[in-house]
Amino acid sequence: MDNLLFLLLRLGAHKKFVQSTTIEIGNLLKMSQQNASRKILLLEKENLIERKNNLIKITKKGMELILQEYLQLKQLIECETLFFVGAVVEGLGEGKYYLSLPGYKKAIKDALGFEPYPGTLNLKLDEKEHLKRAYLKELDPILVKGFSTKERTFGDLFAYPCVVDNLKCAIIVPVRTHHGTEILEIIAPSELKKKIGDKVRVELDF
Amino acid sequence: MDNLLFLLLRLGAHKKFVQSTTIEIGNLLKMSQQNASRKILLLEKENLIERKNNLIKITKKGMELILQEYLQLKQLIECETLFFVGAVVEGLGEGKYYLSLPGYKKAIKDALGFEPYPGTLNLKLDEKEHLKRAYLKELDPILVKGFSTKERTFGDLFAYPCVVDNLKCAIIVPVRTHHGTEILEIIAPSELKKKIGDKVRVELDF
DNA sequence: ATTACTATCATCCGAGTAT
DNA sequence: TATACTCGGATGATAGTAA
Repeated sequence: MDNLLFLLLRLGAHKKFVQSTTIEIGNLLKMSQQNASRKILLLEKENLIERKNNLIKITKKGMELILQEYLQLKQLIECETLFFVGAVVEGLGEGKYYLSLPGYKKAIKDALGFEPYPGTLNLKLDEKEHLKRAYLKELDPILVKGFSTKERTFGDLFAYPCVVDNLKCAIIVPVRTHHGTEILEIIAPSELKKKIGDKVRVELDF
Repeated sequence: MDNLLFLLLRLGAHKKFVQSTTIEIGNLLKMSQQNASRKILLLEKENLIERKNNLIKITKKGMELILQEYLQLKQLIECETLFFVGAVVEGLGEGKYYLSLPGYKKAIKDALGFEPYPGTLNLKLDEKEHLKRAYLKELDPILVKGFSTKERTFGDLFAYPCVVDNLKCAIIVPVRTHHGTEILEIIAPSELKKKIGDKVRVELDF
């Protein structure tokens, strides 16, 4: 938004005519008196402010402009953080196996900054949450590099940082996954299962 | 606010890297491709946005800038007082030590009008509140003068008056602090910990 | 295709000053 | 005192074009 209009708002010029000299305004906006004067004239010409013996007030049109920007910001910023709610389910121990491999351990540490507890939390999403899962694709994943041994190749993983029980964790999805499952796999810096109930809320962290 | 930064916000660049060419951005902002390119470079140089193979994302610093403006607007337009929500955490007893020193006791009494209870309330901000913290910098702090003993020097403090549990308290930040922590230290005229739960709402008072 | 450099033109800003 | 004019220099935007 225009700096001067914003300043006038802070001076309360949306509620009443305020008194301020062009020198003061110039100082507040770090510009010369002359330029402040010029900018005031410009806003006045656009009917965004009105003046009455050197008192200034923001007009209805000016407030509409401000409100318009404010409401856009509000929508963009206050939108609820994305979260999933689901129930803890028993996995097949696969997660435990993968996370015990030094290759993944190191790759996760490098990518996410924490050493994963050897065991994933498997979360079965509530019915209502299924559609939300698609939203993961909209986010930027962090790439956890895979690795190879003589026997086989372990593929790359996508990691989506999230918060569970106030712990910074991550949702893990193999890059080469074919079916969007309703089960989310979560890795954490420490054991989660014992500390939380069987209904878990996962806040996405971006 | 800067038009380009606002546009990027609308494109969702606060959540993820977004793809947009300089021609598109130029069209949206009604300026030439060349100028759009130039403005992007400027924002990048200020660390307000980051780029990765022509994808653009708003940085933490950029979001703080946006939040700062948004919170000011919110407060002015909705007349809502600014507040932080967080959880009480145990400190290291440092606060207790400092507040037991007659030098700080007197300086706080002089600056804020109350004798502090010897012990700070340490508040860990909720995840969603982290960015809000930047807003403290926008407020006018009250200066609590430091002092010296033979052994060492105790530095100045910034105090931000606030209200917790209907008590006039203050958020304390050492002037020479290097890292914006997500923990707020609060001093109060009387013991707070026992009276409140572990979720606390701190209303800024200005 | 894209980004971004250079040169030129336009707009903005500050100093001096009239009112 | 105050606001706001003119004018020269600084900053910003566009067109052409290289990479």
